[in-house]
Amino acid sequence: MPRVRISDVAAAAGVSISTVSLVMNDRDARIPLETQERVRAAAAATGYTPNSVARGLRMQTTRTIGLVSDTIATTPYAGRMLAGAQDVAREHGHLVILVDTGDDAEVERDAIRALADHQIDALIYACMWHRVVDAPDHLPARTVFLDCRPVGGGHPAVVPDDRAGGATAVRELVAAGHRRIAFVDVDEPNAPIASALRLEGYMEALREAGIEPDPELHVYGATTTAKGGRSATDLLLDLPESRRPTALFCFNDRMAAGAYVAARHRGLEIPRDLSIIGFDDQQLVAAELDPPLTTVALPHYEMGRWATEVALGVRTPDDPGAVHLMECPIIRRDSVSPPPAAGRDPGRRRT
Amino acid sequence: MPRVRISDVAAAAGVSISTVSLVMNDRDARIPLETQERVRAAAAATGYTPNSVARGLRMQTTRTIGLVSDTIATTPYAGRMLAGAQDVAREHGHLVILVDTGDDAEVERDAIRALADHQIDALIYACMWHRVVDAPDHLPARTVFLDCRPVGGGHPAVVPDDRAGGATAVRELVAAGHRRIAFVDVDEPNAPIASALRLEGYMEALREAGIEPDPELHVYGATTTAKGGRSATDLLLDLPESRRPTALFCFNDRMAAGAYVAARHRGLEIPRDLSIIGFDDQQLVAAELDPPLTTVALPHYEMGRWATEVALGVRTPDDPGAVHLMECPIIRRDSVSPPPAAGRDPGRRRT
DNA sequence: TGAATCCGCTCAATCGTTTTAGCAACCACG
DNA sequence: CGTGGTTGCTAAAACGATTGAGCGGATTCA
Repeated sequence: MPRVRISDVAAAAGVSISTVSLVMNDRDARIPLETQERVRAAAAATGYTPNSVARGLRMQTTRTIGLVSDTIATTPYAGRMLAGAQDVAREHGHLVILVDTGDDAEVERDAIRALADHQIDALIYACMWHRVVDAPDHLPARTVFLDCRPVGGGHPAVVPDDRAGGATAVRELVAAGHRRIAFVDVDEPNAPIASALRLEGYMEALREAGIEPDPELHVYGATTTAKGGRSATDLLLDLPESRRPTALFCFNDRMAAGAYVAARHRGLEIPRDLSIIGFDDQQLVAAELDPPLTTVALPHYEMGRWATEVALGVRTPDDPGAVHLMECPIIRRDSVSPPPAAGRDPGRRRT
Repeated sequence: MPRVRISDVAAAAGVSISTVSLVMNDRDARIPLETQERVRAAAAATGYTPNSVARGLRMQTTRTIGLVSDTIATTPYAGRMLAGAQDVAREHGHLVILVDTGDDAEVERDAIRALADHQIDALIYACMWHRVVDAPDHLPARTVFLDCRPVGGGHPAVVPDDRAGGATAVRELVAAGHRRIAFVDVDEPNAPIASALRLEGYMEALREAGIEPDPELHVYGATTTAKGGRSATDLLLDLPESRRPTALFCFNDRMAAGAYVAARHRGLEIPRDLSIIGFDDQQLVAAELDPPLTTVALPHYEMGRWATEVALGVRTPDDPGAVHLMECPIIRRDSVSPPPAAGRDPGRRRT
C-alpha cells in the first residue's frame, strides 16, 4: 500500500491541505483547538508522517549530514567517533549518510558530490587517525574536519591533543617514581603526525620533572604494530642493566602489546620489573592484555560529538579559525607501578 | 553561491528545460547530436549536477538505502559488513544512511520511521553478531536481514554458517592428527546462537572422524572474553595428563587469547604442546597473538555485499524464503600443529 | 453607519526535476 | 494538393510538502 500523504489526512479531517500542514507544524495560532484536534486525530488514524523528500525540496534542508571518511566505519579503530556523531545527529533530528572512501581520491570526490546533490545540510570530513589532509576543492560551506586538519585551514577542525596526552602519560610514570623513561616510537617513512606530537609531550613532561632526556631511550619500531613495539623494546632491554629504562611510554597500545611480549621473553614481569603505558585505549588490546594496560585514551566519542555539533550549528567554536584540541584522558589499569628498588635484581625468572 | 539548476543550463544552452533533461538522461533519440553537444557543453560549463532531492520526489526513488544496526558501526567487530554494503551501494550509485540504535527499541523504531520518511529504496537490518531477532512491525517491503534472522521469516536474511565453520575448525585439527579435541564454549545465560551451532559442527566433525565425543572436553567460560577462555581452559589443563586435550577449538578469538595465557602459565608452548584454533578472525586479536592464531573467519564483508545486493534487487536469493548461509573460511596461521608424540612429556618448562 | 480588525480557513505558488502529450515545420507520396 | 509521417523541440503536469496572500463573514471601534 502506498504512503499516506497530507492530502489523505486533509480529506479525512475535512479541511484543506494547508490547514493540515499548519497544524502539524503548529505554524498558525489562529486555528481553533477543535480543528487542530480533528486534524491530529485524522493524522494519527491514517498513520501520516510527512515525506521528508518533499519537505526537503520545499524547505531546502534535508536534515541529513554527510560523513566521509577514509576507513572509519570499516575498521575497528575509530568507531566511537561515529557513535558521537550519530548521537548528536539523532538528538537534533538528523540522519547521517556515511561514506567510507578507502582513501581513494576519486571515490572521495564522487562521494562528496553525491552528498552535495543529496542536499546534505553539513559535511563532516573524518579520518581514522590524526592527520593533516590535503582536502578536496569543492567542499560545502558547512564542512568540519574530524580527527584531521586541512592544510590550508578554512574550516573548523577537531583533533586529539596528542602533545598534552603524551605529557600526561609521562607524568603518570614520573609520579610513580620513574626517572629512566623510554619512548617507544615508530619510524615509518610517513610516521603519523601524532608521533611527533606525543614525543613533544614526552619531552615536556621530562623537562618539567627535571629529567635530562636520554637519546638512548628514544627507540623506534618499524611499524605501529605489536611486532614494531617488540623489536623496539628489545633494543631497550639489550642495554646494560644500569642504562635500561624502568618504564616505557609506547606510541600506541599495539606497540605496548609488543613490549609485553619482549618483556615476557626476558622473564620480566609487568609492572613489577617494567612499567608500561600505551596510547589510544583500544579496548580489544589494552583491556585484554595481561595485566590490563594503563593507557591514554583518544577521545573519539567526544570529537565526534564536537564535530557534529558545530556542523549542525548548535555549537560555535571559541575560535572558528583554530583547530580544536580535545583532551586525552588517562585510563589507569595495572601496568604501571613504582620502579624496582634500585640495585635489586629485576628478576630473571618467574616464580 | 547557490547551486546551478537545470534551468540555468537550459538558459545557457538556449533550449528548454525539457530538452536539457532529455539529453542529460538520454531519453529521446530524436534530439540531434549538435543540440546534445550544446547542452552537454553548457552543463559542463556551469558545473551542473542534478538535485537528487527534486529527482527523488519526482522519480519516487532516492537511490539511498538505510542500514540500521544495533552497534555495528560503533564497535570494532563487524565493520567489514559495512564495507561490503557500501561497496555494493557505490557500485550501483546508491548512498547508505546509517543508524546505530545501541539496541534501544525506541531509537530503532524512530530510526526506521525516519528512514522510511526519507524514502529509502531499501532497508538493511543488521546485527553485530549472529542473532535471531524479534523484528519491529512496520518494515519496508524491501528489507533484508544481515547477520541475523527475524523470528517469523518473511524477509531475506543472511547469516554465517556457524555449524559448517565449527566443523571446518575441528576437521583442521583432526587433519593435523588430533583425537582429543576440546570445545571451549561459553556459558552465558543467553549464549549466542552461534555457540550451539558451532557445537553442532564440532560434534559433526568428530563423528565424521570416528571420534567419540568426550563430555569432559566440552567446557564453558562465563563470558566470551579472554577471561572466560582462560578459566575454561584451566579446567581442561587441570585434567590428569592422559585425559587432557591436545587441541582446543575455542568459541572465538578472544577466548582463544585466554587459552593462550592459561597455557603459557603452565609452561605449555603453542602449538607444540597444545594446538589452538579460534573463530571470528578478529584482526586485532588473532593476528597479533604470539604465535598468530589459526581461526575460522566470519565472512562479514561477503555478508554485507550479499544483503545489499538483494536489497538493491541486483541479486535474487535462490530460495527467497530461506536464510542464506555464508561459508566461513579457515585462516591458517601458526597455532596448529600435530599433537605431541604420544607418551612424550608435553614440556613443563620452556627452553 | 462605515472602516478596521479579527477569525478560520483556503488558494496557489513554490522547491527542481522528469516525462507525456503535442505543436509546428518539413518531407514524401499518391 | 491533401494526407501522413518524421523531426526537433517545448508546455505543462506531476511528485508532496510549506507558506504568504487573501477571502468572506463576524466583531469592534469611532
